Amino acid sequence: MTAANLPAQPSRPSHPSRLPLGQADWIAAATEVLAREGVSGLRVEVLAKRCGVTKGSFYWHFKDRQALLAAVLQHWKQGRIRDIEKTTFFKPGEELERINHLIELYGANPNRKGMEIELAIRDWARYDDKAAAVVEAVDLHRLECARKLFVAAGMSETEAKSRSLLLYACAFGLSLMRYAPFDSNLPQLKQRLSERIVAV
Amino acid sequence: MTAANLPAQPSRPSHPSRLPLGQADWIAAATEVLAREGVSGLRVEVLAKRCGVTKGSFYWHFKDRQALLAAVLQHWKQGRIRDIEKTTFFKPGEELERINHLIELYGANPNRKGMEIELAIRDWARYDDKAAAVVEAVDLHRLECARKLFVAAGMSETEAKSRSLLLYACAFGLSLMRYAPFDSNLPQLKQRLSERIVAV
DNA sequence: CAAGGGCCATACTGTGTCGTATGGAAAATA
DNA sequence: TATTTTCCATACGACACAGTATGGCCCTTG
Repeated sequence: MTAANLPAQPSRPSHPSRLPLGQADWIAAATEVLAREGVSGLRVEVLAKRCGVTKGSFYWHFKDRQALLAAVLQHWKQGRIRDIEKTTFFKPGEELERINHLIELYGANPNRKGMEIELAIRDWARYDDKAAAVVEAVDLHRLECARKLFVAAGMSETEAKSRSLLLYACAFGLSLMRYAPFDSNLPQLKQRLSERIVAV
Repeated sequence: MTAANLPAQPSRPSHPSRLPLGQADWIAAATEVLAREGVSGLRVEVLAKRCGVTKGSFYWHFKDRQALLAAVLQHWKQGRIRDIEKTTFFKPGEELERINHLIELYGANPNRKGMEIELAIRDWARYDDKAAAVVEAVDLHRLECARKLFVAAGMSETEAKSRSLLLYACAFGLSLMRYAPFDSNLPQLKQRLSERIVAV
């Protein structure tokens, strides 16, 4: 409970042989485990071993396991909101370009890591109200930002709303499926989906 | 290991006060728990208590916990395949009607239970190869059946493929999101999505 | 140099769970 | 009726994990 706040990373000392951990390190490690094993795999002792320390360290930084989970949720929420605002920022004239970039973002493999976290948290939200609330907030923010993009691109309000929802639903749904053997030309298939979302 | 096979439900005896359980009963109960708590919540002793018996019963019917999980997977797989073939069966002329019925199926609330199981198993598949294989098989079967429907409705092969994938991706994605506060007229929103999937 | 606080290790309690071993009651079979 | 089979209870050992208590090392500050 004496733990410092998040923003002020308390000035690392020089060399305790292995540099000490801050809340941020624990959250980062926890997020990785979350992505690979889900919430149920996020256990204190396992996480501690992964950080090269013991539980003693953990319970100095966090009150209990729930505190870590809450911190992970908050960190993810803020990260996603920052991210979506950066991604959907546009200057007049480049709306369609931003939309296509947004679609590519979720269809590509590079941020497979981000999607794993996303799926783990959404599954978590099925059993936990706090996680559900965070997911709802993130969804709303994303949908609103996408809606503005579509509207700026010249679509009607209702049209923009349905397209936004379709975009994200499709992104998450695809990440949940195993459709690789369904078609031998996946890039073309994805291209078709993109057109279905943005085309008139 | 002395457990009987699945098909031959071994002729229930008359009255052991509380009628004895068969593998099918365990699988059914396990599937319910799976829907509500995920694979990690599927524990032997908890399940036994839920069935009104103790572990002793469980380990008579199943070798171990893994055997139950495997049985749940197989049961789900067969049920889904049977179901999709019934749902996508069509007589000439009623193709579009079947497609719309298929869309409604996943958009409606009635089979919320089925969707919960679906999501739990898909999350399970992210950490387990056997579950992933089952999901892949089910996905392939569904996509193929839907593709045939779209083709029969007069679409090209590539068009039918992309629409099929879009349909299921959208269905699962929506079930993963919390978009209720995004629009005050949800039925209209869903209607728009449906049109985006089937409309020319 | 002494005192205090930041960061962590160790040891311990308690609980939940898997799997096994074994015994027992009721039904089926002989 | 005697015996086997079916189905389940009880008891046990072995871990894994959450959380607490306590002590110790190192760095900082007075």
